[in-house]
Amino acid sequence: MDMGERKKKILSSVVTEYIVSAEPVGSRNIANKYNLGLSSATIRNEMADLEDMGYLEQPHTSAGRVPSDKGYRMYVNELMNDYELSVRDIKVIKSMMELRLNQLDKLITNAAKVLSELTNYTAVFTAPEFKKGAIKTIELVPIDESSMLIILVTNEGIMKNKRVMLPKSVTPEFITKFSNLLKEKLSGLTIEEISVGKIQEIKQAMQTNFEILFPVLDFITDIIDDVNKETEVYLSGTTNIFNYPEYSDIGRAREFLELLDNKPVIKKAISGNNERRQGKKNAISIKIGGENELDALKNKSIITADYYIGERAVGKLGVIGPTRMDYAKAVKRIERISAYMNKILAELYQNNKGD
Amino acid sequence: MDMGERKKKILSSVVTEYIVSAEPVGSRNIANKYNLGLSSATIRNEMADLEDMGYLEQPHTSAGRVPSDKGYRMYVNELMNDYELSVRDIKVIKSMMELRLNQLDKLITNAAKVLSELTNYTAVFTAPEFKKGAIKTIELVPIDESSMLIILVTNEGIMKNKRVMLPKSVTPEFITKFSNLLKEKLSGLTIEEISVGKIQEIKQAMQTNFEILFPVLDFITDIIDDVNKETEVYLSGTTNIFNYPEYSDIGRAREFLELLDNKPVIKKAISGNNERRQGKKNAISIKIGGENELDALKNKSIITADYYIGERAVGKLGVIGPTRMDYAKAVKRIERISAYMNKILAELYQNNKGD
DNA sequence: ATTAGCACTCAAAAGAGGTGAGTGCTAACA
DNA sequence: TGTTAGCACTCACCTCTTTTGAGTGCTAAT
Repeated sequence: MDMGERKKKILSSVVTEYIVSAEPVGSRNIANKYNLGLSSATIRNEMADLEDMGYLEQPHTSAGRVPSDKGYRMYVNELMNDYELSVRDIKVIKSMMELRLNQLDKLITNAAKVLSELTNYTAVFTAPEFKKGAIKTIELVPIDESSMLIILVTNEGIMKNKRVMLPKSVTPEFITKFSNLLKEKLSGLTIEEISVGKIQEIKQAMQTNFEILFPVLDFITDIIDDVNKETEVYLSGTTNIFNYPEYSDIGRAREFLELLDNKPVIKKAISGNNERRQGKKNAISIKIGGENELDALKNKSIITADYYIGERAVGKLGVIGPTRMDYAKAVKRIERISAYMNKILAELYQNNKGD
Repeated sequence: MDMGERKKKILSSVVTEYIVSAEPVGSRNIANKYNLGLSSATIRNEMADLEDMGYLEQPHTSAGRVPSDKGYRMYVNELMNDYELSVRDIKVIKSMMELRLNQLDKLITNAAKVLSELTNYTAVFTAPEFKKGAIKTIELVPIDESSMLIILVTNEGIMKNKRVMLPKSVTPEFITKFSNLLKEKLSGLTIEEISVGKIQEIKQAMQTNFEILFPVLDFITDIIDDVNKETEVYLSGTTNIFNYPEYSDIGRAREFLELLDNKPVIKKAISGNNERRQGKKNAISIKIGGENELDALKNKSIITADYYIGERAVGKLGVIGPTRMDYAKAVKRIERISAYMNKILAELYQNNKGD
């Protein structure tokens, strides 16, 4: 059995209807609301075919039909219409741009808030992946007798810093000297590229106070392990799920919220790719229900996009919601917000590029 | 009618029973489980008295009784026994100490996690209130052509930093000069004490490039407004509420989780005091149901303690949960964890004290 | 003053129709 | 041959009723 134009139209109607109603869709309903020029009986027959083909499912015999993951996939790939952003959407996203937040975490927090408010789903953002950026500057600043601040800046202009305790008391002069040594030895490398050999080399070059290397190494390890760092994942609108009937069951709501609490898992869940325009810039990845690896996500969909600093995709943003998601709207909003993110980040950091 | 020993025993039994069962407590139940040497009929009479006096409430005529806020208050003030921390409690808390986290946010995140896991309630921590600490050092470090890092350290050793964009390009030498000027003018003041006059004074002392003052002022404003900063409140165990039958209703669960999402409100909610040992160090504050100002908290209880750096109470930690809370256990665990926090913070920062 | 006993209350669980949206199938029709 | 009207059938869900049982208040006896 093949998928004629008519079946496509009916499938599209069922998905569209189900996305707004959240109720199994019946043939009569489609016949009345969508002017397909067909009687309910014909639609009934076609829907039976669509069920056989795996695009629709029936919760029980006397209920209407619900799209399957395969049905949503077909809808997303071939059937859905482009959504035109509303004036309000455009305005809200634009005003986010105008806040001119020049702190990365604030920028992300704010963008996530905007995305979750516009879509009514849970927005997920990852912070720029720091470890793949080449080191431009490394700076050590004494804070007090027992601690100093390590500051790292990449070529892309992203900065990270951490206060570390000094293993023993050293003079500010020594710290400056050490700082210069690090800068000389590590500039141009990415964090990931720093090898044991490199560390040995630095150690050789130092005459004394090797201990001061340990907190620096700790910091580097910290950055490499950032998958496990809670601060690397930003969520907004976690309670939005309560707006959807699929989560009116307390068990499901709990499951979802506990999932969201587990940042490393979330990070993993959104880092895979499933792109329509594979590899291209501004590609959107959509994972529907069972297409997700994780069991807890088998009944959820995730839409993500990359955001860029220069040519490098440094982080992800997107939404998590029920498979019954308004894919068309969500995609457009994510596209627009990621475009703005790129623009803002370019303005903030681009001037550092390539030097 | 006054509150005899017998009434107290019965009230205590009802509260104890209700804390574990979450079901309205009947007279027969008490007569059987608690060896008070009284028949259910007698207990029934006493419970009727306790209801008249406002310590107990009846959901409906044919149900058992439930403690009122006043009942819990009496229990907390006079009736409850000291809970002895279990070996596991002590071990878990101790192992938290042994992690030697020397980054404040990590320390707090971890302590919150421990508290929420031990109590099974939602743990709330506030970051140390920075604006009341006297400035010890202020440092400006150039990051790249268009930005610099402002680093502030208080007498207590707490540090904050922020990357700010330079309004116009300035030389590193100028930044150093400006840095020294700020240090000279602002040392010893608390953030709150920095006045417009002071700013004018700094401006007078500068010959050029006044614009560089603006990002510094932004930073200071940021710190003063920290009530509104999401990062200043740490939560852990937000999904713990799903363990309690009072939140098996989706509406209530939602209400609670939306409340927790609103950090400024949470901060306000825990910052009031209601202490048993007013003003004394290590005092525990307990707010039961209606004793809370906020409507959303009228059916919840909050237990908090202060934590200290030196002599100053810099932040709060505690739990939020249903009024049917195991007060005795929660109090002990909070006490122990705050004691550890104090110890760790003393070791980390105390050496800065007073210089 | 305490308690056994009993009538009474009422939420919650269990059962019993009834309703209606929706289906699949058949036979008639264009 | 594809489409549709018609009809019997299914089944979740709603409502109404009944049953159950934990718990109470009151009274009379100890």
